[in-house]
Amino acid sequence: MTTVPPGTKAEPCARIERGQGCGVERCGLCEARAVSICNAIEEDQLSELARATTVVELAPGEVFRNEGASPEYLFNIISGSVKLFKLLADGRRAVIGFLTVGDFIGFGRPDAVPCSAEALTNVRLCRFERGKFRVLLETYPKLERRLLAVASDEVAAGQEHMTLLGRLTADERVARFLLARAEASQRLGGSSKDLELPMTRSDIADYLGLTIETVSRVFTRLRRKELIDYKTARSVTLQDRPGLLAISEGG
Amino acid sequence: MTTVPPGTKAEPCARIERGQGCGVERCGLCEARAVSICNAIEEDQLSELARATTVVELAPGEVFRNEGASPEYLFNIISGSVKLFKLLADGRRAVIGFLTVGDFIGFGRPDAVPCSAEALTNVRLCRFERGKFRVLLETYPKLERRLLAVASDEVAAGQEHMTLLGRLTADERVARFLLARAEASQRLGGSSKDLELPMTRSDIADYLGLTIETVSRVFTRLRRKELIDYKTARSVTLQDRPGLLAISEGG
DNA sequence: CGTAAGATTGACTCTATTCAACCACGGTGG
DNA sequence: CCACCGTGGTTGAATAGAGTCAATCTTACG
Repeated sequence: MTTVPPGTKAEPCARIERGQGCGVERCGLCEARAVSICNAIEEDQLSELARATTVVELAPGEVFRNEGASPEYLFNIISGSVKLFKLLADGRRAVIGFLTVGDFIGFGRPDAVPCSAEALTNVRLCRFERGKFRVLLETYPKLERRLLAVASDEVAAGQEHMTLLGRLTADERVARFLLARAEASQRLGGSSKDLELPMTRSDIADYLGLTIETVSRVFTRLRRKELIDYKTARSVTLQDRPGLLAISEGG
Repeated sequence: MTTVPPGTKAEPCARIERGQGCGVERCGLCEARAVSICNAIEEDQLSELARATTVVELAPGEVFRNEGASPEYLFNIISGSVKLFKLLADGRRAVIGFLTVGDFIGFGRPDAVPCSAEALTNVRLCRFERGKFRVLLETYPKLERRLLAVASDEVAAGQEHMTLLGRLTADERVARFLLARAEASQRLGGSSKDLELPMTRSDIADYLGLTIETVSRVFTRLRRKELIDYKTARSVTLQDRPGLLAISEGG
């Protein structure tokens, strides 16, 4: 089991910021607009949206949201990848999910952030101050509706993951993980065969409820069976999708 | 591992129904009103709410919502207990959660119900037809805001449970389960020491990602250590809360 | 009272973990 | 340029925690 020595990676946060003054066009030109909740807001009201946001840039490893803290900010990911995680008192870690372009960070109880967030790659975030975000929600019912739909989706995704953690074998978990990655990649216009994994084996292990060693062993087993292939650990090719699917379903 | 033979318990559903005609007062007198999302709707508009709902009564074991089906109805629990679960192709089961008075059933993707729902006890449900519910949401922004808060909470609770499933030992899981039950009982005005468990050991096992045998062994171990006590399997007394808490945290 | 479903307990097995060694790669600095 | 180091990844051997199989007990109920 990977354990994290207490007091690691609590880096300051928020290296570079671009002010709000970039004009009305910023949100209209946003690379993430097509896939983010912001597209619930009409073109002609984007200036108001832009005024409520700040763009933040992060380097890999930066933690920008801390479990237990008061939720001052909400975020939309403009580019890059992020992981959400929880730490136990003794250092055990659970990775809750991996997020990318268009994903929203901000659900949870109103009093405390449910899990920490860390940049896996260089990341650009669109940051909302909580109060301003609330005003936006009240002003744009469409945005609220959209957000409810996203939260509702997330509930379902969470239930799916609980099933994986509670009832699947290591092989099944890894196979599902790879297939889910492929789907996510495809959804963003990427390849559904060649995957770039922005996370380490340790992240994957903590996400799947396994150890690094087990994840590694399953990867090599899948490679030996020629279901996948890879030269570096981070870029994997899915060679036999049906085979992976079979394994993911307990074949 | 408990496995479910395919085609079990797919009982018809919805035994008794009370029509919509019970008048304006029904929602005002509802036992669950204080703790359900309906309290986002003002007193003087309850008649409209009542017109959108049907009360349904179920016996233990009845499945009233099926994973994968189209979500025709949404529910609020008026009384009784319900479990949500998912089945794998080979019969493995994951119990996603246990719900009671005031809880809302209806999150998920718009196209398919994320998990099945079964009555654990006699249950009274308040049923919303999907279309009518949507109209309600559009009519009462407060209701929508409330629902977003509930969904957001549920996301956080799900993350908590993922951590349990991914990273806790059997003892920790059971201890946490009992403490969570105690809290839930207290929240509804019940005892936080004497618990009535509406679910079987098998349900608990599928909820905690364990087997019946392991759950049973942990229960007896906790009893031998005098952290809990019980005469029947279904009614447990928490004798040493701090002790349980210590175990739940890896003590 | 007899039956069936649920719960407990024991003996054994096995999957995934732990512990440990080793390898590969990328960046740094002499 | 290359040696060095650290991080991340792989692999092997031994271990343990939970699972499986099976027998027995308990309880609820017709």
